[in-house]
Parts: sequence; structure tokens; C-alpha cells
Amino acid sequence: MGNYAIFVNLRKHLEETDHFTDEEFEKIVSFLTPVKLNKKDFFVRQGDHCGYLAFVNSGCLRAFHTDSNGEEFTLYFAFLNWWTGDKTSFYSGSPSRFSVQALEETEILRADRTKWETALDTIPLFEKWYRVKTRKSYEATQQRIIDMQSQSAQEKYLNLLRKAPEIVHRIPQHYIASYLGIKPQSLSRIRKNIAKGK
Amino acid sequence: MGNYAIFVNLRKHLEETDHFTDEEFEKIVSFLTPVKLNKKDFFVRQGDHCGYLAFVNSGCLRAFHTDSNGEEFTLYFAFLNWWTGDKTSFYSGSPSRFSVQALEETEILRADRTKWETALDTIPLFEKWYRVKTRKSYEATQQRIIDMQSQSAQEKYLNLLRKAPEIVHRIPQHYIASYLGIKPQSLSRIRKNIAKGK
DNA sequence: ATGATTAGTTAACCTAGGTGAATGGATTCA
DNA sequence: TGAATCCATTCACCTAGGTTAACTAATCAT
Repeated sequence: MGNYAIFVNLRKHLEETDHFTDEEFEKIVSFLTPVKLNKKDFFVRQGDHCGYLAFVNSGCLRAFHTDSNGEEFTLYFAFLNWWTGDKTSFYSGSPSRFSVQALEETEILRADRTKWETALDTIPLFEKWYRVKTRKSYEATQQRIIDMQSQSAQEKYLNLLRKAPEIVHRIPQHYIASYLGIKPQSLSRIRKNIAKGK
Repeated sequence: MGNYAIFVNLRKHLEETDHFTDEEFEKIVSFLTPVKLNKKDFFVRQGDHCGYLAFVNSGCLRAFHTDSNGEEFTLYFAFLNWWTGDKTSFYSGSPSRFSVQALEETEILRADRTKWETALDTIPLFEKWYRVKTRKSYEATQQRIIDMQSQSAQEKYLNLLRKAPEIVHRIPQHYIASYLGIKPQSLSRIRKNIAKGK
């Protein structure tokens, strides 16, 4: 089975919620393909079919939607131990509603549709794990809607700083702005206001 | 088994995606309790444990979050054939992040946690149905984030009118405003602008 | 029926964030 | 190593939507 080191994170991640036997884990791993992405490589482009899901093993990706005016909006950043890909597209074959692009050199474990289905069908614990995972993603997305609505841009930025400093410090500011739903100039202004004690 | 009429919608709803045998369907139904809600009754209050999920059989509910300033934001309206309830709270026992309140006299089919688990565990097709359903909710929520971000209030309102006229015409305007993320006065202004040809 | 809340509208003014343009620093790439 | 981008910042001005408050039309409760 060759290089196990690159599956260490995955195992730790899976075992945060469930305990998998070595056998089960090796089976899961056999359905995944390690892939390297260079900075700016796309994992999937909006409009294309998203044929894969990906587990982030190192590096960082950005998922973003481009609207009809060409404006980008960042849905999320995917770091170590995140899963990414447009599930709607993955499952139904519809065009992906967002792009996912590497912000730096990034290593992912890639699952294609048929392998994924086989994994879910043949490893009951994995299926259970995935069900809970999907539910949690749903909950996080619902929470994001609430947060988007109930906070000013400055509050959102300060909260991001508190809850995820690694995002703020690792990622170019114009992407942070696009995550907060504002323009880079506005983020600059907000940062200036914060610097001089609001 | 008494009154089957109130389960007709549920059956049609389930069979949109999967075909259930009479046996399976009766089993599912046996895990549900019909409940009547009067106008303004709460199905769950934000902060309380959400002990149930509900299928809407008639009437209409509103799911809304109240933020720290007391401002309400409507997450969605639940009509015929919608499911509602805060799943996070339902599954983990955490406080519900939003309230769900009847906007008119409403009939729901209510599932409590243990019954629901039993249904999922003992009816594989139901489990499969539920998995797909959860995924679709997730996708819809992700789409809502995209829409919230990429449209002005006026565009959101016009789109809502196009895509869901029954919402706009059945529901008091201040709730529509809170769904769009604006104040009732602003919705009035927008409606006036639209009336005089933008 | 009648007074009392609740819903919708309008208007004058305010503010957070957008726009466009200019500047300087940092990367990238030939 | 130098031209070309790209990134972050600043500023002057603009605009969508918020705020306050007044007025009217509906609903509701007794």
C-alpha cells in the first residue's frame, strides 16, 4: 500500500468521531487518490461537472462563486482536514455552482463518484460517519447565513480574527474581503478604523 | 390506523424520489404524531431544545433567528411538504438556533428523536431517502448564501416574486422583508420604485 | 361597535459600504 | 534585473438601505 504517511491526517480526522478498524481504514484509503495541486490550480471550475470530492491533506483551497456581474464571493477556505467539492454537481452531474482553487501548493486525497458510492455502500461505519458529516456541514452553512445577516462587516472581520486567526494571517486580504462580502478597499478602511481604536 | 387522509401528502412527498411499499409507509407513519398548531404557536423557540422534526401537512411556519440586538432574520418559510426543526439541536441537544412559529393554523406530522432514529435504523429505504434529503437541504442552504450575497434587495424581491409568488402573496410583508434581510420600510420603498417602473 | 394594538406607507435625514482613481510596495516572470 | 502584474492603502464622492417619526388602514379583543 506504499506511503501511509499521507493518510495519517485522514485517519485522525475520521477517528475524531468514530473508531475505524485498520481493515476499514485501508478500504477507505483504497478508494482515494492522492493528488498534488500547484498554487492557482483549479480543483473544479464553476460551470464544469464536479467529478470528485477532496480531502485536504496540506495547503489551502478557496471555494468561490462568480456571479453574473463577474463578482467573486468566497464561500469558504478549505485547510487541513476539510472536505471540498460541489456535492450537488458531484451527485447529480449538474454544473458546479462554484470554483475551488488552490491558494498555495496543496495536497488532496481525491474521491471519484463511483469509488465514493462503493465506499459508502460497503463500509457501514463510513456511511454513518458521512451522514453525520453532511449534517454538520449543513448546520455550519445555516450558521453562516445567520452570521452573514446579523453582523456588520467590521464585526464579521473581528469574529474571523478571533475564531480563525490562521485564515486571516495566511490568506491575501482581498480574499478575506470576498469572504466577508465586501470590497478590498472597505476591508482596508475597516482595518484602519480598528487600528485607531475604532 | 384511523385517519389516512392526513398522510396522503406525506406519501406523495416521499414518493417523489423513492417508491415505498405500503408496509414501509405504514411503518414510517407509525413513528409520526399529527399535531395542530394555532396561528402564532411556536413549534420550537430559539434557545430551547428542539426535540422534534416536523413535516408540514397544511398551513405555514416561519423559521427565524433573533440576534443579540433583538433583530429577527427569517431563514425560511415552511409550507406544505416542507420539513422543519433545528437538526443541530434535535441531534445534539444543543439549544435551537432559531424559532419556528406558525403563521396561520397549521397541521404538522411530528417526529421525536428516538422514533426518528428507529425509523432510520429499521427502514433502509427511508434512511436512503433521508440522506438525499439532507444533502439537498445542504445544497439549498449553500445556494441561499450565494443568492444573499450576489443580489441587491430589489433583485432578491423580484426573484422571490418570480420563483415563489405564493410566499409573497400569502405572507405579511414585514416577514418578507425579514426574509430578504431588510427593514419593512425599505421593502415598501422598493415596492414603490418597482411600481413606478423602477 | 370601539378602542387598541399591528401592519404598511411615506418622507427627511444618516451611515456603511461601494466606486473610481491615484499611489507605493511586493511578486512574478522574461 | 527590470517590466509587468498584482496587492494593499487612501481619498473623494455616491448609493442602498437604516432610522425616526408621522400617518393611515387593518385586525383584534372585549
